[in-house]
Amino acid sequence: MPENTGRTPRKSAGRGSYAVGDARRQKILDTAVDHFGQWGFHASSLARIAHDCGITQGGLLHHFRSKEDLLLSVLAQSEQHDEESLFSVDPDSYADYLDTLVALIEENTRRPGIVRMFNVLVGESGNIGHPAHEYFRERYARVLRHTVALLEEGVRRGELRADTDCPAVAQEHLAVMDGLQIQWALDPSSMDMPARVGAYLRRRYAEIAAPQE
Amino acid sequence: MPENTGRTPRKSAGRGSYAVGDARRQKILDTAVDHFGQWGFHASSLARIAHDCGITQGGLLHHFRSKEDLLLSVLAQSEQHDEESLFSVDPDSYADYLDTLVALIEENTRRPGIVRMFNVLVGESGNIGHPAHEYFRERYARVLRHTVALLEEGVRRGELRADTDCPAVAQEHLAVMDGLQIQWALDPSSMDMPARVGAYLRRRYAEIAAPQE
DNA sequence: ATTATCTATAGATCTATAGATAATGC
DNA sequence: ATTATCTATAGATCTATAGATAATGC
Repeated sequence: MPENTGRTPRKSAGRGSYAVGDARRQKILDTAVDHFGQWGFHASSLARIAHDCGITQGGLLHHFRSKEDLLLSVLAQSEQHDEESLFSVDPDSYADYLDTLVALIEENTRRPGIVRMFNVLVGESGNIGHPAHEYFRERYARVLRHTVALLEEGVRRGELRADTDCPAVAQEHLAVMDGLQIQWALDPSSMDMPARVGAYLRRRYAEIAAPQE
Repeated sequence: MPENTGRTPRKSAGRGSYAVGDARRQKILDTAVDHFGQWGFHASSLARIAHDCGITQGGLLHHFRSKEDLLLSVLAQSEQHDEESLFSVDPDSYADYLDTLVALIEENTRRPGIVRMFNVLVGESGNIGHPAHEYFRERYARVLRHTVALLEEGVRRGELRADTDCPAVAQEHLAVMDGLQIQWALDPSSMDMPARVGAYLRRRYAEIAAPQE
């Protein structure tokens, strides 16, 4: 249920929002995910998104002041989702964290629209000047920092080898997940994605796990 | 030097093309790479591409009969390039092939435009109905088949372990390369991409190499 | 003579603004 | 009274076609 995220154009001292408006905003966000995933940001059309929500383009722009505002709102909401599933948990061991990652990939197989949107937007936003360029740069930096922190904790507690190259491992994890999601989006039948990710992570873990004494 | 690739709209019994036309076609293809990489297919504009080539949109459409034709021509040319660097070599060992892969990544760091274009288009083309959907499906399938074939050869000749899961290794290779290129495009300074890919491939090779006797 | 390029244009879009009308809920 | 939604519109695009003019090279 989306509370006011601070992005919707609302007078500072207003009454808030009506139930019907909240529902509509959520519907717009969900529809926008599909459109951004299909067309990318630039080629998505507010009029077509609005049409798929059963309102006019003018009606849509009441809830989001511009196309860029809509994009950033979509990303903020998905951010919140991942924040909860990934960052909030404080795993007892790095091995536990890997289970969280596999669970996320597992969940992603049930929402191909989100996966496609990220595949498209992360590619587009490689360009300086793209409205989500900074967002993705920061998101990737944040995810990497978090993974590195967990790895370093593992090293400190003796779970992982002292010579673990934590930044390299973190970048590789992320790369494998992104890369497999690209292949999966192109041809879902070509792979059991959670199994592949899980196998990779477990093997990689065995390599950096401190030797048993 | 692009010979007639069969895509340019030319009468069947024509004279061929003039030198100035061939040069222009190449200029258009190069410019299109940058535009598709920045805007994706749908949001790229023939008028803007033409402008960057110093001709009008009408002039561009003399060389490529439609926007989709231009996209497929760009992809066909890049295909030809990769074909030569990857598929033509018949390595003596799987280890040698890995050097070829690292060399390709190394080359890609010198052509960020191409990398961005692939990042964007492969994301977009996850959608059925995208003009390059079939192209990328087939390209990925072909690359994977080729890698699997080389792996299986390695197994047969005793270079690699008999229990190697060749399709899984191939998909993982491709995923790591795609995923790192995404991170690199977002922030080139964050990583020495060829080194990362090389380190991954060498480590992975050690895992599947047949034990020395 | 053929290829290369231009101009002009039809017909569809696109975003964002302005102002009117309808629905909601204090 | 406030929020939600609509209609109308300005001003910029977009692709592809048609037909004219200019450059190339047998």
